[in-house]
Amino acid sequence: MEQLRETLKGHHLRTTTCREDVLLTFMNKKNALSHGDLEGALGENYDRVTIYRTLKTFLEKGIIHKVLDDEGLRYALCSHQCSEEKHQHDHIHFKCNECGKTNCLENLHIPNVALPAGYQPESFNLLIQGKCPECLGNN
Amino acid sequence: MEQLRETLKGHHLRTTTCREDVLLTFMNKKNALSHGDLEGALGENYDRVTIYRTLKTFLEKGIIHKVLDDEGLRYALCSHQCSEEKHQHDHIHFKCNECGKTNCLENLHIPNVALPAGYQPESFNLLIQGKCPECLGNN
DNA sequence: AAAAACACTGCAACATCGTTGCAAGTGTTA
DNA sequence: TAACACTTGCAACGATGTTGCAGTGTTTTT
Repeated sequence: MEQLRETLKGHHLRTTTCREDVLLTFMNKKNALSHGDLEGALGENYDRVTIYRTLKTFLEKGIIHKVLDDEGLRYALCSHQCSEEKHQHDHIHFKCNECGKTNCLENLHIPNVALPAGYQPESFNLLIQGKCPECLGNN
Repeated sequence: MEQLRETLKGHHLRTTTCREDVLLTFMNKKNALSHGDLEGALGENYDRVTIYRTLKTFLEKGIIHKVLDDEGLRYALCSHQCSEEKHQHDHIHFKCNECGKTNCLENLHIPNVALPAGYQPESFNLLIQGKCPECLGNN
Protein backbone atom coordinates (compact mmCIF):
# COMPACT_ATOMS: atom_id res chain seq x y z
CA MET A 1 0.00 0.00 0.00
CA GLU A 2 2.54 2.51 1.15
CA GLN A 3 4.94 0.99 -1.32
CA LEU A 4 2.57 1.92 -4.12
CA ARG A 5 2.54 5.54 -3.12
CA GLU A 6 6.29 5.56 -2.88
CA THR A 7 6.56 4.22 -6.40
CA LEU A 8 4.22 6.87 -7.72
CA LYS A 9 5.81 9.70 -5.81
CA GLY A 10 9.23 8.50 -6.82
CA HIS A 11 8.22 9.03 -10.44
CA HIS A 12 6.64 12.40 -9.74
CA LEU A 13 3.08 11.28 -10.12
CA ARG A 14 0.09 12.15 -8.03
CA THR A 15 -1.41 9.27 -6.16
CA THR A 16 -4.89 8.52 -7.38
CA THR A 17 -6.98 5.45 -6.79
CA CYS A 18 -6.85 4.51 -10.43
CA ARG A 19 -3.08 4.57 -10.55
CA GLU A 20 -2.86 2.64 -7.32
CA ASP A 21 -5.25 0.01 -8.61
CA VAL A 22 -3.47 -0.37 -11.92
CA LEU A 23 -0.13 -0.67 -10.18
CA LEU A 24 -1.58 -3.15 -7.71
CA THR A 25 -2.97 -5.25 -10.54
CA PHE A 26 0.43 -5.41 -12.18
CA MET A 27 1.99 -6.50 -8.91
CA ASN A 28 -0.62 -9.15 -8.15
CA LYS A 29 -0.78 -10.82 -11.53
CA LYS A 30 2.82 -11.44 -12.30
CA ASN A 31 2.49 -11.66 -16.05
CA ALA A 32 2.28 -8.99 -18.69
CA LEU A 33 -1.12 -7.35 -19.09
CA SER A 34 -2.89 -5.78 -22.01
CA HIS A 35 -5.17 -2.82 -21.83
CA GLY A 36 -8.03 -5.25 -22.22
CA ASP A 37 -6.87 -7.27 -19.23
CA LEU A 38 -6.85 -4.18 -17.08
CA GLU A 39 -10.18 -3.09 -18.39
CA GLY A 40 -11.54 -6.48 -17.46
CA ALA A 41 -10.13 -6.22 -13.97
CA LEU A 42 -10.89 -2.59 -13.27
CA GLY A 43 -13.32 -1.56 -15.96
CA GLU A 44 -16.26 -1.12 -13.64
CA ASN A 45 -14.39 1.35 -11.53
CA TYR A 46 -12.60 3.40 -14.13
CA ASP A 47 -13.19 4.64 -17.61
CA ARG A 48 -11.54 2.98 -20.57
CA VAL A 49 -9.83 6.21 -21.47
CA THR A 50 -8.44 6.69 -18.00
CA ILE A 51 -6.81 3.29 -18.16
CA TYR A 52 -5.28 4.14 -21.51
CA ARG A 53 -3.92 7.36 -20.10
CA THR A 54 -2.63 5.67 -17.00
CA LEU A 55 -0.71 3.19 -19.12
CA LYS A 56 0.67 5.97 -21.25
CA THR A 57 1.80 7.88 -18.21
CA PHE A 58 3.39 4.83 -16.64
CA LEU A 59 5.22 4.17 -19.88
CA GLU A 60 6.58 7.68 -20.07
CA LYS A 61 7.69 7.60 -16.47
CA GLY A 62 9.38 4.26 -16.90
CA ILE A 63 7.19 2.36 -14.47
CA ILE A 64 6.14 -0.17 -17.09
CA HIS A 65 7.45 -1.23 -20.46
CA LYS A 66 5.92 -2.64 -23.60
CA VAL A 67 5.88 -6.37 -24.20
CA LEU A 68 5.21 -7.69 -27.66
CA ASP A 69 4.09 -11.00 -28.94
CA ASP A 70 2.21 -12.21 -31.97
CA GLU A 71 -1.10 -11.46 -30.34
CA GLY A 72 -0.50 -7.85 -29.59
CA LEU A 73 0.72 -5.30 -27.16
CA ARG A 74 1.06 -5.88 -23.45
CA TYR A 75 2.73 -4.13 -20.57
CA ALA A 76 4.80 -5.26 -17.63
CA LEU A 77 6.40 -3.66 -14.63
CA CYS A 78 9.98 -2.57 -15.01
CA SER A 79 11.95 -4.50 -12.45
CA HIS A 80 15.15 -2.55 -12.85
CA GLN A 81 14.81 0.97 -11.69
CA CYS A 82 13.78 2.94 -14.71
CA SER A 83 13.11 6.63 -14.80
CA GLU A 84 12.03 9.16 -17.34
CA GLU A 85 15.61 9.75 -18.38
CA LYS A 86 17.09 6.32 -18.26
CA HIS A 87 15.25 3.22 -19.29
CA GLN A 88 16.66 -0.26 -19.05
CA HIS A 89 16.41 -1.41 -22.60
CA ASP A 90 17.19 -5.09 -22.73
CA HIS A 91 14.30 -7.40 -22.16
CA ILE A 92 13.70 -11.11 -22.41
CA HIS A 93 10.15 -12.33 -22.32
CA PHE A 94 8.78 -15.82 -22.33
CA LYS A 95 5.35 -16.50 -23.71
CA CYS A 96 3.69 -19.81 -23.01
CA ASN A 97 1.79 -21.10 -26.01
CA GLU A 98 -0.34 -23.22 -23.71
CA CYS A 99 -1.69 -20.78 -21.13
CA GLY A 100 -0.92 -17.69 -23.15
CA LYS A 101 0.82 -15.85 -20.35
CA THR A 102 3.88 -13.76 -20.97
CA ASN A 103 6.45 -13.14 -18.29
CA CYS A 104 9.66 -11.20 -17.99
CA LEU A 105 12.69 -13.35 -17.46
CA GLU A 106 14.77 -11.39 -15.04
CA ASN A 107 18.44 -11.87 -14.44
CA LEU A 108 19.01 -13.13 -17.91
CA HIS A 109 21.28 -11.35 -20.27
CA ILE A 110 20.97 -11.42 -24.00
CA PRO A 111 24.13 -12.90 -25.44
CA ASN A 112 26.07 -10.89 -27.95
CA VAL A 113 24.92 -11.06 -31.50
CA ALA A 114 27.41 -10.51 -34.27
CA LEU A 115 25.66 -7.86 -36.31
CA PRO A 116 26.65 -7.18 -39.90
CA ALA A 117 28.97 -4.21 -40.31
CA GLY A 118 27.35 -0.81 -40.10
CA TYR A 119 24.53 -1.58 -37.74
CA GLN A 120 24.55 0.31 -34.46
CA PRO A 121 22.42 -1.46 -31.90
CA GLU A 122 20.81 0.39 -29.03
CA SER A 123 18.34 -2.01 -27.50
CA PHE A 124 17.48 -5.68 -27.58
CA ASN A 125 14.18 -7.39 -27.16
CA LEU A 126 13.99 -11.15 -27.16
CA LEU A 127 10.73 -13.06 -27.16
CA ILE A 128 10.92 -16.77 -26.51
CA GLN A 129 7.80 -18.82 -27.05
CA GLY A 130 7.24 -22.32 -25.79
CA LYS A 131 5.86 -24.04 -22.73
CA CYS A 132 6.16 -22.71 -19.22
CA PRO A 133 6.94 -24.82 -16.15
CA GLU A 134 3.38 -24.66 -14.85
CA CYS A 135 1.88 -26.01 -18.05
CA LEU A 136 4.55 -28.67 -18.44
CA GLY A 137 3.85 -29.83 -14.90
CA ASN A 138 0.16 -30.28 -15.59
CA ASN A 139 0.63 -33.04 -18.12
CA MET B 1 6.90 -12.15 -62.92
CA GLU B 2 7.06 -15.85 -63.56
CA GLN B 3 8.81 -16.20 -60.26
CA LEU B 4 5.77 -14.78 -58.52
CA ARG B 5 3.50 -17.36 -60.03
CA GLU B 6 5.86 -20.09 -59.07
CA THR B 7 5.82 -18.90 -55.47
CA LEU B 8 2.05 -18.85 -55.37
CA LYS B 9 1.63 -22.18 -57.11
CA GLY B 10 4.26 -23.68 -54.88
CA HIS B 11 2.09 -22.85 -51.91
CA HIS B 12 -1.08 -24.10 -53.55
CA LEU B 13 -2.58 -20.71 -54.16
CA ARG B 14 -4.36 -19.40 -57.18
CA THR B 15 -2.59 -16.62 -58.96
CA THR B 16 -4.62 -13.45 -58.80
CA THR B 17 -3.54 -9.95 -59.59
CA CYS B 18 -3.97 -8.89 -55.98
CA ARG B 19 -1.71 -11.63 -54.69
CA GLU B 20 0.85 -10.92 -57.37
CA ASP B 21 0.85 -7.24 -56.52
CA VAL B 22 1.16 -7.83 -52.80
CA LEU B 23 3.99 -10.25 -53.34
CA LEU B 24 5.67 -7.85 -55.73
CA THR B 25 5.43 -5.05 -53.21
CA PHE B 26 7.11 -7.18 -50.59
CA MET B 27 9.90 -7.99 -53.01
CA ASN B 28 10.45 -4.42 -54.15
CA LYS B 29 10.47 -2.74 -50.78
CA LYS B 30 12.89 -4.83 -48.85
CA ASN B 31 11.66 -3.94 -45.39
CA ALA B 32 8.74 -5.24 -43.37
CA LEU B 33 5.34 -3.83 -44.30
CA SER B 34 2.19 -3.21 -42.35
CA HIS B 35 -1.29 -3.59 -43.68
CA GLY B 36 -1.41 0.18 -43.85
CA ASP B 37 1.72 0.29 -45.99
CA LEU B 38 0.18 -2.11 -48.45
CA GLU B 39 -3.10 -0.26 -48.43
CA GLY B 40 -1.18 2.90 -49.22
CA ALA B 41 0.61 1.23 -52.09
CA LEU B 42 -2.26 -0.79 -53.53
CA GLY B 43 -5.37 0.65 -51.94
CA GLU B 44 -6.74 2.15 -55.10
CA ASN B 45 -6.69 -1.16 -56.85
CA TYR B 46 -7.91 -3.49 -54.15
CA ASP B 47 -10.29 -3.45 -51.27
CA ARG B 48 -9.00 -3.09 -47.74
CA VAL B 49 -10.55 -6.40 -46.82
CA THR B 50 -8.93 -8.21 -49.70
CA ILE B 51 -5.53 -7.06 -48.55
CA TYR B 52 -6.26 -8.27 -45.03
CA ARG B 53 -7.29 -11.62 -46.39
CA THR B 54 -4.30 -11.84 -48.65
CA LEU B 55 -2.01 -11.25 -45.70
CA LYS B 56 -3.83 -13.86 -43.68
CA THR B 57 -3.55 -16.38 -46.46
CA PHE B 58 0.13 -15.67 -46.99
CA LEU B 59 0.70 -16.11 -43.27
CA GLU B 60 -1.05 -19.45 -43.19
CA LYS B 61 0.85 -20.69 -46.20
CA GLY B 62 4.16 -19.58 -44.77
CA ILE B 63 4.95 -17.03 -47.46
CA ILE B 64 5.29 -14.21 -44.97
CA HIS B 65 5.78 -13.99 -41.23
CA LYS B 66 4.87 -11.50 -38.55
CA VAL B 67 7.33 -8.87 -37.47
CA LEU B 68 6.77 -7.03 -34.24
CA ASP B 69 8.09 -3.82 -32.90
CA ASP B 70 6.87 -1.22 -30.48
CA GLU B 71 4.81 0.46 -33.15
CA GLY B 72 2.80 -2.52 -34.19
CA LEU B 73 2.47 -5.45 -36.47
CA ARG B 74 4.25 -5.82 -39.75
CA TYR B 75 4.94 -8.60 -42.19
CA ALA B 76 7.96 -9.72 -44.12
CA LEU B 77 8.76 -12.38 -46.68
CA CYS B 78 10.05 -15.65 -45.37
CA SER B 79 13.46 -16.17 -46.83
CA HIS B 80 13.87 -19.73 -45.71
CA GLN B 81 11.50 -22.04 -47.45
CA CYS B 82 8.48 -22.21 -45.24
CA SER B 83 5.41 -24.25 -45.94
CA GLU B 84 2.09 -24.83 -44.27
CA GLU B 85 3.53 -27.66 -42.23
CA LYS B 86 6.95 -26.41 -41.37
CA HIS B 87 7.70 -22.84 -40.52
CA GLN B 88 11.15 -21.53 -39.77
CA HIS B 89 10.67 -20.08 -36.36
CA ASP B 90 13.77 -18.14 -35.46
CA HIS B 91 13.87 -14.56 -36.56
CA ILE B 92 16.13 -11.62 -35.98
CA HIS B 93 14.87 -8.22 -37.02
CA PHE B 94 16.56 -4.87 -36.95
CA LYS B 95 14.52 -1.74 -36.63
CA CYS B 96 16.12 1.60 -37.34
CA ASN B 97 14.94 4.27 -34.94
CA GLU B 98 15.89 6.92 -37.45
CA CYS B 99 14.11 5.89 -40.63
CA GLY B 100 11.69 3.55 -38.95
CA LYS B 101 12.31 0.65 -41.29
CA THR B 102 12.48 -2.89 -40.06
CA ASN B 103 14.45 -5.56 -41.85
CA CYS B 104 15.12 -9.23 -41.39
CA LEU B 105 18.70 -10.05 -40.65
CA GLU B 106 19.32 -13.23 -42.55
CA ASN B 107 22.10 -15.65 -41.90
CA LEU B 108 22.26 -14.75 -38.26
CA HIS B 109 21.60 -17.27 -35.60
CA ILE B 110 20.31 -16.48 -32.17
CA PRO B 111 22.86 -17.60 -29.64
CA ASN B 112 21.80 -20.01 -26.96
CA VAL B 113 20.11 -18.53 -23.98
CA ALA B 114 20.36 -20.30 -20.66
CA LEU B 115 16.73 -20.51 -19.66
CA PRO B 116 15.72 -21.18 -16.07
CA ALA B 117 14.88 -24.80 -15.38
CA GLY B 118 11.48 -25.96 -16.55
CA TYR B 119 11.04 -23.73 -19.55
CA GLN B 120 10.70 -25.47 -22.89
CA PRO B 121 11.48 -23.08 -25.72
CA GLU B 122 10.05 -23.57 -29.17
CA SER B 123 10.76 -20.38 -31.05
CA PHE B 124 12.88 -17.28 -30.74
CA ASN B 125 12.23 -13.79 -31.91
CA LEU B 126 14.84 -11.12 -31.44
CA LEU B 127 14.24 -7.47 -32.19
CA ILE B 128 17.24 -5.20 -32.22
CA GLN B 129 16.63 -1.48 -32.40
CA GLY B 130 19.22 1.10 -33.26
CA LYS B 131 20.58 2.82 -36.33
CA CYS B 132 20.91 1.22 -39.73
CA PRO B 133 23.90 1.65 -42.07
CA GLU B 134 22.00 3.97 -44.41
CA CYS B 135 21.05 6.39 -41.67
CA LEU B 136 24.50 6.31 -40.12
CA GLY B 137 26.02 7.09 -43.48
CA ASN B 138 23.87 10.17 -43.94
CA ASN B 139 25.35 12.03 -41.01
C1' DA C 1 -17.84 -28.52 -73.53
C1' DA C 2 -21.17 -27.86 -69.86
C1' DA C 3 -22.17 -28.39 -65.07
C1' DA C 4 -20.89 -28.55 -60.50
C1' DA C 5 -17.79 -27.37 -56.92
C1' DC C 6 -14.64 -24.34 -55.26
C1' DA C 7 -12.01 -20.09 -54.33
C1' DC C 8 -11.48 -15.06 -54.59
C1' DT C 9 -13.19 -10.32 -54.41
C1' DG C 10 -15.89 -6.21 -53.12
C1' DC C 11 -19.29 -4.21 -50.42
C1' DA C 12 -21.64 -3.26 -46.25
C1' DA C 13 -21.96 -3.69 -41.70
C1' DC C 14 -20.03 -4.41 -37.52
C1' DA C 15 -16.68 -4.96 -33.45
C1' DT C 16 -12.54 -3.60 -31.29
C1' DC C 17 -8.95 -0.57 -30.28
C1' DG C 18 -6.97 3.78 -29.40
C1' DT C 19 -7.10 9.11 -29.40
C1' DT C 20 -8.74 13.94 -28.61
C1' DG C 21 -11.36 18.01 -26.63
C1' DC C 22 -13.71 19.66 -23.03
C1' DA C 23 -15.96 20.35 -18.61
C1' DA C 24 -15.98 18.86 -13.94
C1' DG C 25 -13.53 17.04 -10.12
C1' DT C 26 -9.42 16.00 -7.20
C1' DG C 27 -4.61 16.28 -5.23
C1' DT C 28 -0.88 19.41 -4.05
C1' DT C 29 1.35 23.49 -2.64
C1' DA C 30 1.71 27.80 -0.45
C1' DT D 1 -8.26 27.05 2.54
C1' DA D 2 -7.60 29.06 -1.77
C1' DA D 3 -5.37 28.74 -6.15
C1' DC D 4 -3.36 26.07 -9.40
C1' DA D 5 -2.20 22.18 -12.03
C1' DC D 6 -3.19 17.67 -12.83
C1' DT D 7 -6.53 13.89 -13.44
C1' DT D 8 -10.92 11.92 -14.69
C1' DG D 9 -15.24 10.84 -17.27
C1' DC D 10 -17.91 11.60 -21.11
C1' DA D 11 -18.75 12.03 -25.87
C1' DA D 12 -17.25 11.91 -30.18
C1' DC D 13 -14.20 10.47 -33.47
C1' DG D 14 -10.69 7.83 -36.30
C1' DA D 15 -8.10 3.78 -37.18
C1' DT D 16 -7.85 -1.05 -37.33
C1' DG D 17 -9.52 -5.52 -38.04
C1' DT D 18 -13.46 -9.08 -38.79
C1' DT D 19 -17.69 -11.33 -40.74
C1' DG D 20 -21.56 -12.49 -43.98
C1' DC D 21 -23.09 -12.44 -48.33
C1' DA D 22 -23.69 -11.94 -53.22
C1' DG D 23 -21.28 -11.83 -57.53
C1' DT D 24 -17.50 -13.32 -60.27
C1' DG D 25 -13.95 -16.07 -61.91
C1' DT D 26 -11.29 -20.89 -61.71
C1' DT D 27 -10.86 -25.65 -61.39
C1' DT D 28 -12.59 -30.05 -61.63
C1' DT D 29 -15.70 -33.46 -62.96
C1' DT D 30 -18.42 -35.78 -66.07
